[in-house]
Amino acid sequence: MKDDGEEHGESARRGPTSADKVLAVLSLFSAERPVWSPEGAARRLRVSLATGYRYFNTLVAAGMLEKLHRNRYVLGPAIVELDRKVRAADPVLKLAQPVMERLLRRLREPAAILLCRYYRQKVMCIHQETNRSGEPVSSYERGTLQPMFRGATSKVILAHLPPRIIVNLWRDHRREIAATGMGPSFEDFKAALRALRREPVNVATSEVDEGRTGIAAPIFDANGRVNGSLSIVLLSPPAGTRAVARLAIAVQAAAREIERSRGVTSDKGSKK
Amino acid sequence: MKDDGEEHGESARRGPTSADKVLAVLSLFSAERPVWSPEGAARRLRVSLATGYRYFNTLVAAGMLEKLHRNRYVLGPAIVELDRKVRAADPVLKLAQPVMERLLRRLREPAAILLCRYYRQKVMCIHQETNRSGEPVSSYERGTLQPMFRGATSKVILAHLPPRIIVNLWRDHRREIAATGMGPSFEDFKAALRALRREPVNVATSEVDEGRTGIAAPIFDANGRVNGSLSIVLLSPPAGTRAVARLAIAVQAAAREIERSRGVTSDKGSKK
DNA sequence: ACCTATTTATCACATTGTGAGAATTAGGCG
DNA sequence: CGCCTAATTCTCACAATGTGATAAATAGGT
Repeated sequence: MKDDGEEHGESARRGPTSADKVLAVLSLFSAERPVWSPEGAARRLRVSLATGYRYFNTLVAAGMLEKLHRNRYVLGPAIVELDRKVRAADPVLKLAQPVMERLLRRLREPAAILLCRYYRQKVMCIHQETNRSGEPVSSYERGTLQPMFRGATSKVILAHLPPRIIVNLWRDHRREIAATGMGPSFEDFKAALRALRREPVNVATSEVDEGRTGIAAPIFDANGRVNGSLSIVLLSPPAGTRAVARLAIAVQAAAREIERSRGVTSDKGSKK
Repeated sequence: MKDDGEEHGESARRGPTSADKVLAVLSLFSAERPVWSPEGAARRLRVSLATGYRYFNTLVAAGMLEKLHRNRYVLGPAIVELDRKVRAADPVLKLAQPVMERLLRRLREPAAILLCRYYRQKVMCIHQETNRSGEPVSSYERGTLQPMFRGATSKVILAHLPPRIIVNLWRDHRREIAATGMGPSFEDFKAALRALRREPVNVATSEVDEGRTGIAAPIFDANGRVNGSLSIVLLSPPAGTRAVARLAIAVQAAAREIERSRGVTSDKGSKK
């Protein structure tokens, strides 16, 4: 499977490589099931018990897994270390963070600012800033995924995705798309996207967290492709149309600011 | 190499496995060199160019790498997703975070609270809370490593590490230990550790960040082993001995609080 | 539409990953 | 303190697959 839902799986003459299966162990771990044993993983991956132990040992050696107890392994500290490197290397994050802080400081009401991006037919949160430390304003924190068709943050990205990906999304999520009202046919879907594209921001309520309202603007890269989105999430419904309009202008301005400062550290730089 | 500096490498009859080398690609990426090409990695890992491409492809397929451009790959979104799972699954973090927030709220001065743990002969920051959003109080953020012998946060953990690990540390870092004044001999080192252990907290200045003072207390697990440390980092030198004493009591209390609430979600729970 | 650097495919060979089972270790419980 | 069983490693033989060298194809930039 490629980075989006390409390749229906036609000419795959060779099976998954050994390293593929070792890496597949990592994706067994989830919030619901954060602890695995070599035995359980071996059964799940259809390999022998001995191989299960071998996989776990190489992952432990790499720090990607950690032995908690006898038969209990969890995701390891190497992941924490790697994520630090991801943060340090992410140019968009580096540019966006101060902008997000400034935007948040202008808001009086309880709110969160989100920076998100496309990833494998979903949208992932890259960073969240909030002005409420106690109760979380949004559950949509770094590393969390949301479906492509729910929430302002997702939809504003969806609207600007390149046609190739749109086709794949339609192919793989027809049912879900229809359920969210973007029409039963591909033409309806494209029309819905065109409509979304006409608005500079997207506003949606209770699509990610109950009672929360998201106001999202797209962020484009130097080539005019969507890079992600910037959103304001409000704890309580906004006072009125004027309040929403004010916030919509603010997110847009912030998104433009991120785009503007982009040029400096852009990837189009030195080629060799 | 095991999880600390064990195994001098004596009976390793088999070389590194394929998956080992694929995972080794990830550790090439660093803050100084966050972008790699299959060619560069292949040269570095002493494999052919074709194999370099193969490794990169399996890592991209797993989302652990992402193709930025033609010849430029960076660490990928799967790492961000995995780190989210690590955070969600970490019982210590879950217990500590509210305690850290409460502790921070009691402080008037610019400060940060750190939660750290032992990892491969170093100490890694797991979480930081700070009351200064603009300028960072401490550079020691999540995923960052510090040497075992510098900083209050590290030393308070070092003091309580099990003998086996202490021996390995001495074996692998004799030079560095001597440089930090913990004596030229192993006996001196052990004496220094005993002295550290006598104090309930450790205080150190300018050992991690210039001008910052750290005040750290150990956190023990249900079996009495060091699990990590909790630290207050002050932006400016503390007013006087009384101020330090007050803060020392506060971190200790917070550490005890984390230990107390531990019982509920401890790993000693349900066995099968 | 070119042109070159990048990336994939081909293929033959040997390395090594694999499963089954034996041997060992380690932890919990009496 | 030492058993006892589950967990983990070891051994080994075999075939699968990872590998390098080279050719073919692809994709970006000009």
